[in-house]
Amino acid sequence: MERTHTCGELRLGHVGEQVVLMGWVAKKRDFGVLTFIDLRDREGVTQVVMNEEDAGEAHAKAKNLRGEFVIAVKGKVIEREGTHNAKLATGDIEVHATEILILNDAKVPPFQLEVAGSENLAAEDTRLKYRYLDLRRPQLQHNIRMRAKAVAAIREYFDGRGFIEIETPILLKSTPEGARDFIVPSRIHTGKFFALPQSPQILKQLTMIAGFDKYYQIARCFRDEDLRADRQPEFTQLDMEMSFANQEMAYREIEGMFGHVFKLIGVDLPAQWPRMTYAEAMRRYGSDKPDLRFGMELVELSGELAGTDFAPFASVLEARGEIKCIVAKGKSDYSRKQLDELQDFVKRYGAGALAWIKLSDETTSSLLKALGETKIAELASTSGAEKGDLVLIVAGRKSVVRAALGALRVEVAKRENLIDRNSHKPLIVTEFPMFEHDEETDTYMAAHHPFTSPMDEDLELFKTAVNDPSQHHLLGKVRAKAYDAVIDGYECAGGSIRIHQKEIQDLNFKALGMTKESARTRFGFFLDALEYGTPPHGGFAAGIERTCMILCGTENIRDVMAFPKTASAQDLMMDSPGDVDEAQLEELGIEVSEPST
RNA sequence: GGAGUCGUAGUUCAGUUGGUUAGAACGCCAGCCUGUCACGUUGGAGGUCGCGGGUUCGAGCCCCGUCGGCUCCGCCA
Repeated sequence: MERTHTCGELRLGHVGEQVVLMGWVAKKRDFGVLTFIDLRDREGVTQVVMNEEDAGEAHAKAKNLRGEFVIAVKGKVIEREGTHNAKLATGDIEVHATEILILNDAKVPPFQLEVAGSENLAAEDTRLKYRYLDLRRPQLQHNIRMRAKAVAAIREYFDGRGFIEIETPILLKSTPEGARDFIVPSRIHTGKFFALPQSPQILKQLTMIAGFDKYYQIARCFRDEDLRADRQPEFTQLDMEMSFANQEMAYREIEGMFGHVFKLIGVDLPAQWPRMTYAEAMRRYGSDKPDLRFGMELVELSGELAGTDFAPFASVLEARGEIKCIVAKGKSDYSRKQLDELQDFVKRYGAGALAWIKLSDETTSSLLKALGETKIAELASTSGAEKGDLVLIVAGRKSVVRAALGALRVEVAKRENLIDRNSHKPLIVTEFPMFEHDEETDTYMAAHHPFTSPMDEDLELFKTAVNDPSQHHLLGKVRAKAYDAVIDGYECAGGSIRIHQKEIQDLNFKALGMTKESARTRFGFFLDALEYGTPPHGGFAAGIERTCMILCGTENIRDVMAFPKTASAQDLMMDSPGDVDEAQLEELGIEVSEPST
């Protein structure tokens, strides 16, 4: 028996045809002499009817069917009379079975795949243990197929523009800055290790040096860091690079690629996205990946409070911190409890407190006693708040205020449903800083990665900062030719124009505190390569999962991965990571001992 | 490394102030039912209250520890 149609295919036009469907028993409704089966495959659900009168054998077999049995059904397509089901795409018809073949039976599933009329899915650990069952859910089927379409669209886009898909090795060499590496022992070279790629960064640059001009790859990447709702230890990125490129050319490819991909969900992203410098994004939104689907921008109050004798604010301003606020429109009715919750929220980001002003019938504020009515009114006015609004204020170090208010802005928007889920707002953030300052060690680290080119305008500044030890702090002011693509508050892609001159690359390693020797040990092959005619080049990498999360309207990366890991980086289905045989370890010359904290 | 939160039947949950035999719905099993599509109906089975310890006459409930899920901070060049 061969399948003739899928379970999502049959319509009124098929009425009268003999068909064979194959799939899973989603539901059985037994009326004694009459039995209904909802037969499910990846394309949909079709109702199958077994009537004892005219199909005794099939009806008798249906008696033994249980949920998730795999069956083949042969029968005739019949129009439903007066019992059309508008909820089913195939609801105009049903198949009257004449023959049923049980292809396989199934144990009772450990959880109900989907409880109708409810969002109450089984606990996620249970579903992860039986991921192959959870994946039968239509929503996950849809997400995984959307992901396949997105990847296909990306290939279509880059193939069409003359990019060459090149695979790079998974077994690489550890380069200890950046994220922790996953390492793989070498049997042939006892005591030596490969590392899995955190990204194919250097290799794609080498494809430029090798003259391929335009490269792309759907690349699996590995980072041994803690997980988040949007982060897994292994993930996939679209990795691309092109020679003779400047930032604008890279932006065009970002816009073109995402524009092509978002057509999958019927969304037309603008041909040219808005641009915003990193500095402006941080100032206005407290984030380098602002969600532009709502306003609530940060407002500076430091000027208004200069010279205040309220000690907490005075000490912040003296330490060159800042005082900023956001305005929650129409939320002057927030309760003490709600404000306490928000205060707990900002404290996670290091904020000492959350001050507030409520502009209801009368103005109240947590700062009333400290600042007085007049000052409160002035602050409210500066913030742009109107009657009925709530002003939320954070004071502290600049980095803390931005992180806290930037996150609070998103939190309030979520709580108050200010985000239009059907709109998508892309943005290109430009002019990222070249370095990040580590306050503990007083060192500078690459903000993007150590191959990122400084901006031409900041080249002299860069040289001065590196070569003159007394001017080292100026590194914090150097801007890079680095950029991110942000959609709806997610960093969907990031990239840069790279350094193609060895002297600049040497300077950069020096800026990062690397000696010539250590730079050679790690990147010697790359430094060599730079000297053999490296074209100017640049590109970006786009997160496949994050992009798919937006396409699928989910906030969890596990919803767009077939076999994800838990927050503690385990696979509950195959129970990995696991032990290996003593013999395997011995062959590799590896002994396992307790890690020293 | 840290914080929050959750853990009770196969699943989702309820469980009062610490008090008799731990409940409901769905699912499962058996029967009845010719038009259901969240079928209906009758009956039934099903529990190490995550695990370990403590307090108590008595613990699902209180305390300590521990394990696991989720989320966040740190981390993620």
